[in-house]
Amino acid sequence: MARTPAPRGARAATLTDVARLAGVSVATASKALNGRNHVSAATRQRVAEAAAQLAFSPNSLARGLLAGRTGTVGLLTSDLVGRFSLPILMGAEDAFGAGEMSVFLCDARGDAIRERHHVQALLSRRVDGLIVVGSSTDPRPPLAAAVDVPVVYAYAPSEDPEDLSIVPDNVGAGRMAVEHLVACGRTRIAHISGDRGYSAARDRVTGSLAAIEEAGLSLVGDVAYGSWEEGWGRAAAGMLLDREPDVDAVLCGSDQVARGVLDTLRERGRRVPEDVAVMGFDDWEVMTTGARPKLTSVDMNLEELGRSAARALFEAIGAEHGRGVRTVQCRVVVRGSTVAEG
Amino acid sequence: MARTPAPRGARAATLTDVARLAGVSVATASKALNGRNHVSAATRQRVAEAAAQLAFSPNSLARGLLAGRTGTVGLLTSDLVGRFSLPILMGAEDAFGAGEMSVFLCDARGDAIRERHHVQALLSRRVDGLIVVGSSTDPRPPLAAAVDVPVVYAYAPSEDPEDLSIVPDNVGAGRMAVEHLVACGRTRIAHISGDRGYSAARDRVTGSLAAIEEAGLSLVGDVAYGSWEEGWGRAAAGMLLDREPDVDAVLCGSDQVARGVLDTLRERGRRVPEDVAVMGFDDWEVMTTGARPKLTSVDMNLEELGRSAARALFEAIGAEHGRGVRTVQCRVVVRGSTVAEG
DNA sequence: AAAGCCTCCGAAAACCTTTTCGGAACGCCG
DNA sequence: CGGCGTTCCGAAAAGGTTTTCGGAGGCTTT
Repeated sequence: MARTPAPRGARAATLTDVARLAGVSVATASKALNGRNHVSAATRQRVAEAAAQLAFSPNSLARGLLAGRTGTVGLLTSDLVGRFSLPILMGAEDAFGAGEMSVFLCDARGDAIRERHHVQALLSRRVDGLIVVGSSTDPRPPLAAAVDVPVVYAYAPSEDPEDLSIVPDNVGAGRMAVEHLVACGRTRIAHISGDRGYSAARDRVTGSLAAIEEAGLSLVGDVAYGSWEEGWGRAAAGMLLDREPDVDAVLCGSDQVARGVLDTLRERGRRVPEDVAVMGFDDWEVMTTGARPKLTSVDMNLEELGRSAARALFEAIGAEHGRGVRTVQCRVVVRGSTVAEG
Repeated sequence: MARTPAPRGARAATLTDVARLAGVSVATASKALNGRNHVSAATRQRVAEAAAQLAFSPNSLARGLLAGRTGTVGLLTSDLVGRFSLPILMGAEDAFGAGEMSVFLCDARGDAIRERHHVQALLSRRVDGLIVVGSSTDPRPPLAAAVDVPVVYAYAPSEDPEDLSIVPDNVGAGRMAVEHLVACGRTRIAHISGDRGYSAARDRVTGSLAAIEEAGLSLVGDVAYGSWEEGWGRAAAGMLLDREPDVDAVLCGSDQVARGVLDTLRERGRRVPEDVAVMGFDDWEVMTTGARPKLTSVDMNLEELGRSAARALFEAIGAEHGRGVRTVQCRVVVRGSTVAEG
């Protein structure tokens, strides 16, 4: 029963070795270890002991070669550096890892050539499916190569509506943010957004404007587009206070922008949340908890998005492929910047 | 020459198909595609065309089964959420991806059971090697299972000195930080560190104290240990200014702590860098560039650490295994918090 | 006692590629 | 014209596992 630790360089034990040690054929050994019928309990026991003794671990390559399925998937991301791929990747890894799937990770660095190269490599390894994670929510061209396995696009949808894409609900996020501010009793809401070039920024604006209208309010000032950085938040907040001194809530395009806005409000002597409520998007922990007061933010549930993508891919493997764009709900995480901390 | 896009569900073309189309045997087709000798130019051409027409992609499983090497490695991390695994993972992915290696990503979530399970799965897939990425620089127990492939520990060294570990040079980082401050003409340097429970914090202190002594100076006040958060930086800076008002440089245990210190300095009316220089560690982009002024920090070169780990593993595959702990140099990235911006 | 059924096990094929080795065709030299 | 070297190609084995199918033996039934 003692497992002999395989010495470095020693060939790993094969099923043949196990069968020989147990005094049976490889066929019987296979059936015994896989819980198949037509094996007596005694034999099964002997085989199990032999396998344990040899620290036998079945060769997945041989198994995959035979079965036509490898139990592997490719996770193709465009920028690992980015904050958004990571939680998605975690969720996917989580959903797969719980089962019997292993994940190949590839980073294309935003380069189409490299992406094609990686896809080729993954197909050559006979992955059962692919998840393509984008770096922004803007649609991306579908994979160039002819792929004969299911593909799910996550975060960035595919430009081809026939593909299956899973994306965060930025419009809903904008809506939920405003609804929270309204629920807090705010009526003079301004919106300092992020980089207009990103659909994430525009979609959040769309949702928030709709919710403001539905609440019978109107936006204070115009939507201020800029960048995603703290510096923009600081500058935009300064201009906002100059023009609209009676603002009582600022919705910010991202947590970083919100950090900048908080800085300026503090310097101008506005109390948060008493005088002005502030909200961000993304719920980036280091931004929200480091802020004074802690920042209320809309969490895009990216990890759940990754899990959804993994589940969708799982279903598509073997069964028929889903189509179209699906969105994942987001949620408001309330902290001290909108509701005074008890 | 036109590649027929493989329809969904269609069996991928095999070498046999290519050989049949080209009118040769599989052996010849294999040799032709792999650039082996003993194939005429005309035949090679015919085979190449047949392969292109069928969009043939050799089955890596079959190849790996035969060769005994799969061209895959396992990347085992303990917490993907953490900021430190990611750049390492990127570096490794980078170094491998350039070659013919593919990377299996596994996140053990800090759970030993899950880790063992993942190691088993990876071994069953016959990876050629493993990189184990820790979540802190504190030593970690070596892999439990008997592993017959090379293993390289990255970031967190293995407790077993016989293993090969690659870690950041935190002592050197502390030293370099102080040397930079001294070079900037600072003489009254304080150190607000991070969580004392982490060897990263203690090592940085060790290095900085040594450098201060070498410069003929002495530390202003005591080393202040606390946490890694902004709030700690704010609080500690307040106490520091109360007790040591003539301090002219604050070395901080992390960029987050430094952000907090900067906030307090600003509120107390100290100018940075004119009155007080501030430095952090880790060079976390969102922390350094969002700060006012931008934060000088020591970059631990984690991506390079990942690349080193990948290279070391690559060398260990096939050749003899290295041993012991190797460190990766860090570097100071100078920004406005220590040198006034032009 | 013969026939039939059930239980268990083993031989062999299949998956796909690479490599080795033997064989065939051809040109050249004696 | 025979022998030999060169060049090219194909048959076959190997790698490890799973599945199918046939067969052997034991037990029950008539």
